[in-house]
Amino acid sequence: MSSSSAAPGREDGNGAAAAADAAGGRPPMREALVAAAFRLFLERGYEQTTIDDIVALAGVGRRSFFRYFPSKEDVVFPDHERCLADMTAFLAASPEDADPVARVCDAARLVLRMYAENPDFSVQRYRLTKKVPGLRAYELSVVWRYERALAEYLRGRLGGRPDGTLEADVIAAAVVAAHNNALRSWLRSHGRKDAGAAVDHALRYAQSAFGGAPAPPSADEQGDVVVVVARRGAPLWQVVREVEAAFADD
Amino acid sequence: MSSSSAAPGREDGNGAAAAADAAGGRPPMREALVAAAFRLFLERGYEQTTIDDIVALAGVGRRSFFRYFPSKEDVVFPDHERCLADMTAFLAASPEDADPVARVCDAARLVLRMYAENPDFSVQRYRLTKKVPGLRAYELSVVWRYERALAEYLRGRLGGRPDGTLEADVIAAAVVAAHNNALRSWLRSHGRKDAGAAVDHALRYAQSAFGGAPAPPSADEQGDVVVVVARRGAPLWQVVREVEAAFADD
DNA sequence: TTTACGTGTGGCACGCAGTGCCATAGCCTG
DNA sequence: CAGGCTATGGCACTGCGTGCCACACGTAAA
Repeated sequence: MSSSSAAPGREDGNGAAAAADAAGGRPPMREALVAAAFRLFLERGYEQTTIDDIVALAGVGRRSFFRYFPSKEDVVFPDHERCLADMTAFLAASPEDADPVARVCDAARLVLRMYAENPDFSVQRYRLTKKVPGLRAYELSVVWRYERALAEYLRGRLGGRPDGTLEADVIAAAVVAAHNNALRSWLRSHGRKDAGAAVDHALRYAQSAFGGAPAPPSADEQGDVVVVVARRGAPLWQVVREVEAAFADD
Repeated sequence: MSSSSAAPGREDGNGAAAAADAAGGRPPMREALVAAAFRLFLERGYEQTTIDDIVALAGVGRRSFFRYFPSKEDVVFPDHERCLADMTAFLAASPEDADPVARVCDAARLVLRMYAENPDFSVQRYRLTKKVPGLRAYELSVVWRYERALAEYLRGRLGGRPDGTLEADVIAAAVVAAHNNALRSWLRSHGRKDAGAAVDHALRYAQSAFGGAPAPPSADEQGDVVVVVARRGAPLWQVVREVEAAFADD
């Protein structure tokens, strides 16, 4: 701590912090902690930085760090909690007649949007999580919560089918994997590539694998008729593939 | 973090190996530690059990625990390191003309086999990981390493395609999700259900989504015919839903 | 046998993450 | 001004994980 004298209270250079917005606005201490943490993480490494280093640089007490972040890893992902809440709300507000797979893809795009809002921050964090095994493990648990949110929504919509929960889990995993593939590609390019286009392309692939309507199917060519004939009792996946093939060959 | 247990010796995580304490098994201490840990975890909880409790029950020094397990979590998954090595070797030994998706499904079955070798131990561990968030996070990192092994293999086989890495990531995620869905279903049934059949069914579904030839489709019930008529350009998922409905109402 | 060396083990102390408890300073309401 | 509420800081404590050293045992060499 920089408190050289025994004078209680705030005597550090920045006294403007606490006075402002106790209600409504974002607490400045949280932002200060994130800024101090990332500055130290980038200049000396994550594991070489202790909580005491962070709070000393931010000019706050050690105990306050854990009031805003339950663990050291959480300071690296300061906005995922809000994003997860947004995704849950988005899925809960889905219209009943929406295509579930397309809806889940749109929900995944919310995560991309959060990353794209702060490209520099996202790229820095990507470099950190790639190097530090502990952060990679923590990121996995974060991604897992997104995936569970998608799967729970899909279970609600596909629950009636015989293998509803299986389909829900697999589709959610595929959507998350496609999203992450495009996201990591974008992060590796230092945020230069078009993230939206890459994710759209990846999600379209995942969507196409599960019989969803990938993009706007470009409603043209009406009047055409496709007839599918199948044995009753045939494996459903074969029928689905036949349908897809019939629709694809134009 | 990455448990690089250098203990050579074939052990397979069976908790019932306490008998060979004398001089038979290669590392009796490892087995003793696993047995003591699980006994305490089950009777008083994971977080309520300290390393000192475990080593006291096992009758060894505290320092020795960390010689056999890099962290407290590792003692819960004593055999995954070997299983991951088996999977990597299995994939590396794949014939060139094998169907990559089918090969990856077979690799996933290796994990099921490991779980099925010790049903009681697996069910106990499942109950632990379901309750303790820290163990769940650790399990995610373990599963992630399996998924990466599958994805790396697929990238080698599908690398020539334009979206090879995307397809590899998505297929690996789908296969893992399908496998885990069936595995958890089996674990929830206390190991009573047929694990092999459930995993075969789940993997067949995942395989069918990616154009693989799933498996012997189990020919049955020929003769019945279903006819589906749809407008070309109609949302594909609606058509799929119609097909499913037609197959369901018998 | 003695000596030297490698190996497995126990003991000890330390750093650091995370938590509980309490004191204090500010703000709002009475 | 009194009282309550909230945010913050300051400890002290538990527990995981690590580094270092000492010791006991087996084996090979002198």
